[in-house]
Amino acid sequence: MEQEISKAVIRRLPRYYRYLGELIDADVERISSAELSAKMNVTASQIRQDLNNFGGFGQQGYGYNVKYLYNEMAKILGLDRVHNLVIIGAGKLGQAIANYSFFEKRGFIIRGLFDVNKDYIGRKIKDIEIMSVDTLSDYLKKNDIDIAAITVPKDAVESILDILVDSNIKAVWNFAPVDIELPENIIVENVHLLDSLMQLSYNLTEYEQTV
Amino acid sequence: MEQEISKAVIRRLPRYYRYLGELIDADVERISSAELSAKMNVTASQIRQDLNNFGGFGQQGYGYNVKYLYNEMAKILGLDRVHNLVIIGAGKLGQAIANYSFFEKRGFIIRGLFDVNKDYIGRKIKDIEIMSVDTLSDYLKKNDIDIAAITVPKDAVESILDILVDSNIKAVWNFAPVDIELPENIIVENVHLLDSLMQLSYNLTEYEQTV
DNA sequence: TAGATTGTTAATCGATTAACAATC
DNA sequence: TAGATTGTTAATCGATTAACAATC
Repeated sequence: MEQEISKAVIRRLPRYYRYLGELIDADVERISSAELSAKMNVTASQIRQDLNNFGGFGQQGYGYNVKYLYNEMAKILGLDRVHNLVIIGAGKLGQAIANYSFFEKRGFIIRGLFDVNKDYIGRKIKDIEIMSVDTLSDYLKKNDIDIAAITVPKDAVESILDILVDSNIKAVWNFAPVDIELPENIIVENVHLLDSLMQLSYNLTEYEQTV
Repeated sequence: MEQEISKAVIRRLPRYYRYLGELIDADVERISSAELSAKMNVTASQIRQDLNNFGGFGQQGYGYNVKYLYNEMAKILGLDRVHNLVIIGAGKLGQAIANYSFFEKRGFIIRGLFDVNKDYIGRKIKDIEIMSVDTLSDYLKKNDIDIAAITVPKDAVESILDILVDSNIKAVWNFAPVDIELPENIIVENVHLLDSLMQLSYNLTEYEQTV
């Protein structure tokens, strides 16, 4: 369709959505790009450019209607429909994600947890059953799951990916500290916690050296 | 000192470090920017440019010594020393981080967990005591802590930040879904899980529309 | 209508890639 | 020495910011 949206823009979209949500909570009805730019610490120009990638949501002389823009952003982000998730790896991290009610509020519904550990299997986290990874392939074929969150140790990732590709998963939300290679029709989004911590460490070290 | 390193470069540093670690595990002694670029799916030119922000680590006609470069990267990232952490919020996410041995392996040592919930206080996660947030200020003043990980709900963040600023914390690793404002001498690194999931959702939606 | 603010084009700035002389 | 590959300068590409005509 129209031209490709850059990654830089996409990264900013959730942030716009978040601020718009806060404005709604604060009963703000309309906002100009200049006002929003002050709140978000970006330029008004960037806000207008970013939004105009997706359409003209504002009105000259008025600005943007907060509720309308919020809903439009939700559509752009695909939050106007339910996404079904499974979490693979029922360790502490997998459990933490399963417990985090924030995701469900935005339509990301966790349907199942999978693990190799026999002690876990059969137990429940918040009504979500922990199943054996041996049944994962079957499960994915019988249920309409969009996203697989991977919270298994590094060495277990490869075998899981084989199952996921074979089962035509649409997207992978990867928490393992590896870069995963998948056919290009499968969306991959990484959360590299150790990378994030290392960036923090870099900035800390940098800062201490300059003082 | 010398010129500012761009955020784009800093974001890539942990990835270089990760790949170099893998090369060491695979007993690779030396590597050229061209070979590394093939592995990492970036241009050789970018690798050389990135590294040369920090010094000339290679040798013409030879390439880079993997072990040497790995150690230099560790120094750049500040991984050649121990960082002491506390985690504020002993819920599932805080516990997951406390349990994740990966961080300790890289010198990020978790010294304490803090929570408001009386049921948690006194319990231990992997030898790490859960303490009352009421004692946080005192604890930070008596112990040499670099980094505070924040895994409390959104509404609890503000009051925690007050304590942290007052206690001269050096860095904050924020998991709460808010942008936090701190004096500029305090390093902030965010992990916005919901933002990450929304980006995934965007890409998923985008993809489905183009097919 | 006059004022405000968008949508959009043009200018600038920064990051990535290409090229190649230096050198191991 | 000849070949390989870096470090670095120059060229290109893309993203951000500025400016302003269109328009509510």
